[in-house]
Formats: sequence, C-alpha cells, structure tokens
Amino acid sequence: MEVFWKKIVENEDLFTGFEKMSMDYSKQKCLVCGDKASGLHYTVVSCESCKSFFGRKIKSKAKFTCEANGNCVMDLYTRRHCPACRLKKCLDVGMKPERVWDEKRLETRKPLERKNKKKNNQIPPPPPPQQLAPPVSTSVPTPESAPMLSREQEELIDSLKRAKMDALYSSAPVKPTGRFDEILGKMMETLTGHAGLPPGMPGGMMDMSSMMKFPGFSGMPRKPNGVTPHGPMDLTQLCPTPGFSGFDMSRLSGENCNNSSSEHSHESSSKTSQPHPEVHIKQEVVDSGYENMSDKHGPSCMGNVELKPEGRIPPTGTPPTANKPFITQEMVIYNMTLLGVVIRQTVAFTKAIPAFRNLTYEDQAVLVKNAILEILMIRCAENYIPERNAIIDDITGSEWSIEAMLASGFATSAQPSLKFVQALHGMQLSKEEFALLQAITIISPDRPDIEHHEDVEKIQRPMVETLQMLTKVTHPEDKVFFAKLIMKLTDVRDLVTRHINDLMQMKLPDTQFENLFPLITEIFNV
DNA sequence: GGTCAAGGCCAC
DNA sequence: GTGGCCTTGACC
Repeated sequence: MEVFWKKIVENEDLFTGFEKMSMDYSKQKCLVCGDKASGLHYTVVSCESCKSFFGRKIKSKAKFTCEANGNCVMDLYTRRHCPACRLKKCLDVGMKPERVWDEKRLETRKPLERKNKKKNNQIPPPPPPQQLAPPVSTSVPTPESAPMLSREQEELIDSLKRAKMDALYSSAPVKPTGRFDEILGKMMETLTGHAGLPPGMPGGMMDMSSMMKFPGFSGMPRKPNGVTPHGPMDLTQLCPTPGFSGFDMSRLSGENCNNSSSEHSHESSSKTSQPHPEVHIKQEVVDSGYENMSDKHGPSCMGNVELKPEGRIPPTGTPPTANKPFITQEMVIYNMTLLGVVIRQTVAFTKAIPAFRNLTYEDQAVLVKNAILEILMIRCAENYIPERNAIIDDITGSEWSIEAMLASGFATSAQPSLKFVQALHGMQLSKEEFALLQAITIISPDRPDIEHHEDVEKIQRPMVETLQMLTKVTHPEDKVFFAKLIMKLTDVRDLVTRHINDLMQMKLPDTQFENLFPLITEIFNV
C-alpha cells in the first residue's frame, strides 16, 4: 500500500469521509459560504444564513447583477458583498427554487386549515428530500428531453455533481494564501536590481518580448513547435496548466490578502508538511539557453537554482546568468500547496463515485494518481473565461491571466495546454457533464498497473452511458458531440503524459523537497 | 415525542 | 438586507 493513499484515504484528518459527512450535517460546512451548516436546506447542506438568503431571494424574484466578473469568492465574510454571486452559488450547489413554498403551499401552514388539509389532502405538501424523485439535472433544458435520462442516470448525475461541489468546498483544510503578484515582484526585483516590475511591463501585464529582454529570465523554453523538450524542467511543471503556474495580477486589490505572502506561504506549508526553516531546495531548471546546453551536456548539466526561505537568489543586484534563472521558494510553496489542494479535492470527489470503494486499494491508488493532472486540466477548461482570457482558480478565487502566465515563463508547456483548455471550454459543457467527464477520467480501466480491469470498467460503463445520454439531451444538434468529448479525454491524456515524462526527467538533488511536499513527490514518484 | 425542513420574526 | 432563533407541520 502506498503511503499517500493511506494518508489521504484513511486519514480522516486530511479528509472527512463522505459517509461520515452525510450522517451529521452539523459538522459539515455550508456548501455556499463555508459557514457551519445547520442542515439540508432546499436539498443542499447549508447554513441558516444562506437558507434565509435563498428563500428570500427566490420569493422576491429580484434580479441581481454582479459588479465584478460574476465569480466573487463566497465565504463567511464575503457572502454579503455580492448577492448576485451568492444566489448563483446557491443554485450552482444545487439549491432548488421549487422547494421554496408558493402561496398555495403557505396556506397549508394556517392552523385553522390543518385538519381540513389532512382530511381532504387537497394540496399535498412536498415530500421530504429522501422521498423526492431524483431532481432533474439543471442542464436539461426542457421537460420533454428529461425523460431520455433514466432515473438511475439522473441519480448518478446528481450524486456526482454534488460530490464535485462537496469536494470543492469542503475538503481543503490548507489553501495557498498570499499574492502571486508580490512573489513575482520580488523575483523581478532580484532580476533587475530594483523594486517592482521592470520597465516595459506596464499595467501589470507583461508581453513576451518585454519579458525576454531581461537576462536570465527563463522565458519559454519550448521548441519552436511549442512542445516542451524532454529534459530537466522547472518545479512549476508540476502544475502544468495555465492558472496554476502563473501569477495573479488581479489579486492586487483582492480581499484576504492583508498579510505578507511570505508569512502565509510558510504558515501554509508548515501546516501541511512542516518544512525546516533552514531548508534549501535546489532545483535544476530550464532556461533560455536550455536547448543548447542540453544538446551539449544533457539534462543534468543545467544550472542549479537554489531556493532559500527569503525567496531571493541570487542576492539583489546580482543579475542571474543566462543559464541560471531562478524561482523563489515562495513560488514553489504556493504552487505546491495549490496542487496539494487539487489532489485532496480529486480524492474527495473520487471517493464519492459510486462503487469506487469496492475496488482494491491498489487499484484505487493507481486510478487517482494517474488522474490528478488530467482532472486539473479539465478544471482549468471548466473555469476558463474567454472574454478575459483567464482562468478562475476556484480554490483561491484568483483570476489567472493567460497573458501574464505566458509572459511569466513558468509554464513551459502552456501553449498546447491552453489550446486544450480553450477547445474543451468551447464545447460549453454543463456542470453535470463536467462532473461526469471527470469521473470517467478517473475511473479509467486502461490505466497501467490496474489489476482488476473488469471491476473498473463496470464502474466506468454506466457513467459513460450516462454522459452519452446527457450529451444527446443537452447538445441534440451535434450528433457527434459525445465522440468529440471522448476524444478530449485522449487529448488530455496525451498532454499529461508529456508533462509526466518531463517530470520523470526532473532531478531533485536535494531530498528535502520530499519533506516539503511528500504528497506530491509520492504521487508523481519524483 | 423527536427530527427535519420549511417559513416567520426581529434585532442588528 | 442579513442572520440567528423560533414556530410550524409532516413524518417516523
């Protein structure tokens, strides 16, 4: 049994089991805002506050408009700020407007009518949740198309959608904090010898050509076709997709960013893996001279990057050499912590997939380990906003600008990843379809090292059939939509395989990396 | 009678 | 407008 699986699956401190959660609502968090839940309200585990809010807003039929980008962070403190996003979140997590009583139903509460109502039973009250017919997916556009899905398929869709929301909002005890713009600013300060972003990078957005003017900055070590060459790679390739390896300019004015990123990053990491304060991480990285160096000396001859707790190497005023770029420890910790959350969330979601727990632990571990990065890519597609050419990081609520990510040079395989993200996003999948797609991605019987292929296939088959049926309902105009969607799974696997190959080339001369991010090193066998 | 999930009330 | 507490009625 692999250690990580024991840690995540069996350690309730890392994640509370779904079975346990479903028994006691008082110990759960509101799926809307994360506050203490008081029970099931409108079919969703939620707090009194969000219950009241949802009831009021549905009754009032008022319409709200978000003054930001429609993706406001919803937590205990910010939930009051944007009713539009709060209502949207309520609906997203599955609160059902039809559960709010209309006037007829309210009449039944009048004490004088109680007896008559019981006798006549003219206005039957809504049954309790456990007796409700499975709710029809919100993505199903018309009542006429809904019957295409069987009851079992609707139940499967609903359970996966809910599991996805539960995993997203209930299973991240340690989230990355701090501001990536600050971290980047420090790095640039080191590069240029003066504070702030260098000239030529106005408005917080850097263009590639400007960035490449600065000696030593790694830029985009891609071959001309955009493919990452095999060889050593930077640590952030652990987060190969846009949104998890760039930086976030939009958080300059964001909330919850009052403390220094440095403090937060170290605090976060200490909670997860307790790094030694004196630990230095060395990491070979690619740089602008990568290809030449690689041709001459092979991967192991790349310049080392030393990461110190101060996050500043070489010292300010000492420009790095062309083959010695650097990344800060803050940057690494931020990205690794974020990836840690993704892993936990993926495991949480996976545990809720029907019959998954019937598999052997060994097969469970194989499935999760192989799916992590693919799920990350799919999530990026789900959270991509084409109008802003950005990805909303649904873990921290940050907006990750694609331009900034490309300019940062931290994502060496950004272009093919970006193409995938844009293509999948362009298919306009519903939340239900994304949930099914992710579940199917995880439960892949053809993963290497799976011992009981048939058992895995038995779990996957109904999900594939459900997704096929659902796409017929939601995309009736495109007869080959399902086939295109399945092809996307092939695409994402190819992309991730490329990243994993790169990862395998990584040299980690300092084993203390493992102490910092044991979960990640174990999952990726680095 | 206990539990659950609705709405109601009212201080803030 | 919000949110904590209370009341109500169905169900077990």
